[in-house]
Amino acid sequence: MTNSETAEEPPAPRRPHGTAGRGGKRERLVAAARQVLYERGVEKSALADIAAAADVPLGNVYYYFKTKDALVSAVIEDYRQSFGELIAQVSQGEEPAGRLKALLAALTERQERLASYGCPIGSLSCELGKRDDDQRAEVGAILAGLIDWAETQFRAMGRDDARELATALIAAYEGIALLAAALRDPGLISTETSRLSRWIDFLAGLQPAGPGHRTGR
Amino acid sequence: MTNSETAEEPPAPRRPHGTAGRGGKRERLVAAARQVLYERGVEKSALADIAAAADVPLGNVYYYFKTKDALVSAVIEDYRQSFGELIAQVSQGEEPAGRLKALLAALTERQERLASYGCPIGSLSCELGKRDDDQRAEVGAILAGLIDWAETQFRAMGRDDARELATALIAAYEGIALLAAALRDPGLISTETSRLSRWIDFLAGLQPAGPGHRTGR
DNA sequence: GTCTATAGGGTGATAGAC
DNA sequence: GTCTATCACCCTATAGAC
Repeated sequence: MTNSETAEEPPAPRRPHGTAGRGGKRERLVAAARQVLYERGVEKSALADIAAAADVPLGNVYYYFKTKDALVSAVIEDYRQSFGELIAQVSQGEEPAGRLKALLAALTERQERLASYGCPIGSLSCELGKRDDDQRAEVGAILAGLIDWAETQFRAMGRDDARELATALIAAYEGIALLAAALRDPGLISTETSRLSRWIDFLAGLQPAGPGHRTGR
Repeated sequence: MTNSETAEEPPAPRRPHGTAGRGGKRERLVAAARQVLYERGVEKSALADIAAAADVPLGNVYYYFKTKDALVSAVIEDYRQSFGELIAQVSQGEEPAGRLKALLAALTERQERLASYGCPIGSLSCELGKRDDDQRAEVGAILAGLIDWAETQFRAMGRDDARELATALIAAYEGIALLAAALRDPGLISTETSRLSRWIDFLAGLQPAGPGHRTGR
């Protein structure tokens, strides 16, 4: 492993270009694409922009990705992995209610970016959702995975309506991210996540207050 | 029966092309643009598509709208008006809780289209939200108007946290529309609007559900 | 494998005939 | 006012040199 993090390129990448070759051009492209697509939208982002952001010559992109769609798919896959890690992280909490609140807390940390560009998955879904192809389904699968995870937590809390609650929770998050971006108001995120946390506590039976009440414990 | 519905054009439109001239080309363009933009997205819709849908020659579009952005702005204005009418309609209810539920019911009626293309305003906001110009603000203003209206209703219900609840309600709607479109599942809409209706009833104190709640701070 | 140059297709916008 | 023809540009994708 004689690796450097920057522009080192051993002559024999040797791996099928699915994963990590040392030049790391593929990774740089995916990372750059992820950011550019997030900030500018899929349709408005040109491959030239992404290539420039990744410091890779334009024509070289096509060595790693057959089409622009293939690059977008790689970004979606990257998100899938990131969300998997996020879920794994917040799942370390012992109690289901705590896990759900940990997820909300993780999202609150990103409120500034959420209020500028919306939820990465949500906006991707919004753009690709108009189509009816594999990519839409891939993005949908990430959201479905999130709902499934939340459902498991609510189920562990003894709720029979776990699926409904899980859907409502993820919808609330996607919706507030959309509103915060539309109104350029990061404060909406923290207000709503705070309200949702109280709601979760209420559902868990830890609080004697109804949903929406501002009472402390 | 001298009139036909199709290509009739009285020779003297006479009105400044802001409103309804009989040829109605401007109106047809806005209506067609509204539909095409909704179903295909702003960036993927070509002016040629819109012109064809409106049965107007491409070059003629520029007589009515200086740029594509101007046409998009006209569509946003059209939405603003439509939402105003929707609000006026559901505001006929006598009680605030009933009005809020009437809004939810109106949205549920559209669940099929919502599950195919998302919320018209939400997806517009999502696409334009990445920019930071006037159009984003215009779309945001529509959403803000919706929140304001809902806030008024919650306030009339005696809620001190009316603003927070109103934001949560609109976020829930936008979020569930996004999820329904992402997962192509219209059923999510009715399940969630039903849950939200129960929530509104609960907040209104019409239902004995939930543990002891207080009526405000 | 890497990169340059360019082809090929499509889009927004304009000029000018009717 | 209405519409056709066309320009000028940008973007994806490829061909082929190194």
